[in-house]
Amino acid sequence: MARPRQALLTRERIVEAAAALIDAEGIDACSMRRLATELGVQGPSLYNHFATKAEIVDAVAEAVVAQVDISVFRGNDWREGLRLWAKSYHAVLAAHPNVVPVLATGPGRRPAGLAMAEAVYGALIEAGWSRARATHIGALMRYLITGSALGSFALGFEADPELYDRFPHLHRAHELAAHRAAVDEGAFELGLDLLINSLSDRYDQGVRR
Amino acid sequence: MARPRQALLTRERIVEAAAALIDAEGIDACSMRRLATELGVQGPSLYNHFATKAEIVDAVAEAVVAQVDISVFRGNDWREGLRLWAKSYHAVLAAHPNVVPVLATGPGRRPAGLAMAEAVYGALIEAGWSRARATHIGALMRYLITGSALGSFALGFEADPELYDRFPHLHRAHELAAHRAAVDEGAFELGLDLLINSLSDRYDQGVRR
DNA sequence: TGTAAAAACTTACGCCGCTAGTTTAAGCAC
DNA sequence: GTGCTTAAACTAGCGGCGTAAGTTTTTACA
Repeated sequence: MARPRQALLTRERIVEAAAALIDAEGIDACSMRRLATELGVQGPSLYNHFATKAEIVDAVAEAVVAQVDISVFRGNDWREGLRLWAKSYHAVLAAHPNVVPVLATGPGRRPAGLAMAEAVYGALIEAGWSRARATHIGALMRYLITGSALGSFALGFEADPELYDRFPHLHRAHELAAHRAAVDEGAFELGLDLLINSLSDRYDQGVRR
Repeated sequence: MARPRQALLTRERIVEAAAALIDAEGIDACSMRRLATELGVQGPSLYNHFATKAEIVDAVAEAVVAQVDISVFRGNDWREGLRLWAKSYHAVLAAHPNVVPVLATGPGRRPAGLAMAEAVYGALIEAGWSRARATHIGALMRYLITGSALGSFALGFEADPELYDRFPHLHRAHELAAHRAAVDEGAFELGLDLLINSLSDRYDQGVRR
């Protein structure tokens, strides 16, 4: 086939298909040839629209980050803004777990990532936190959010009970896998509460750097 | 070459070389053929000692985790134990950043990972925390430690200042890259302080579940 | 001493990301 | 309308990947 009368591909269609494929089968399944097949096209045709595979994956990550609600910083106290943003971010990552490893390696230099950093950092600065502390708090929230989304803590324990003979406290660890979501959710909520409450205490005591 | 009089490879030598290669050039550089070359051997020979590449990488991860000091839970208050363990874990990951993505996806079902889980969970249980809370606290610490080791928050911002025109609060963000280590360290320390102090407060108030 | 296992080898399969060059259609200048 | 440039698909192929299969030689043990 030569150039078709109507273009078969667009950047949007490619990113959509890539996102769907990654969500459904993970990042390893998203090869150029496979993705192209999914789009009814031959592999190298994708290079007419993206220079590298990394660019496609980046665009998928960008689309995910763009779903996070950063409007919550407007009209809310910094505490409430931070809490609502973190919950939104957490929910978005929970909905796209296979994309998390991509996001975890950097805030991204694309618009949505920068807009998010601006919103978080700006809210903290305007609340009166020092620049250094605002940076730390932003980084810290990211650790909690991506950390909890990345490796399900519970899932690491296999269902083989005899494995835990040498570890008396872990003798019921294999049951964790069944409650995976609840455990991860509980740990995230606990972390969010602890961090925001103790930051709030410091703030109220006037310690803002 | 057929079977040599003296075996060229051992599992230890392979894991050592793999760890060195991953530390030096990252996980992508550690292909079977490249690793074999590094050991003066042909690629498939490695399969006489490990069934898959994943097993080799797992063994490297195991060796890294084994460096974490879990003896600190003995003879220390749970708070101090948690703090010292977290610092040791953090230091080990900081020394092997290229291994972190492997660790981040699960606590590992290998002995060192299990022993670590046992030590952390056991210390919390023996201090009187409920099973559910002990699990949450352990997961939470993991989020902080691996999260801070994974993506340097600071490094994500590129050195191109004009990129930040639209984001007034980020106009100095590109300077972060230079202080990367300090920023990540500061955020980690802040998180550790906040989490342990507020857990300690709850504990002292009798809230242990 | 004969045999089985171990540990290296070579060859090869089917993937991968990506490059190069080809073909045809679309869009625009004259 | 004709002709040129660009766009968007194609096919062919490169070097690298993880790994399977089968070969050769050495070692260890019955």
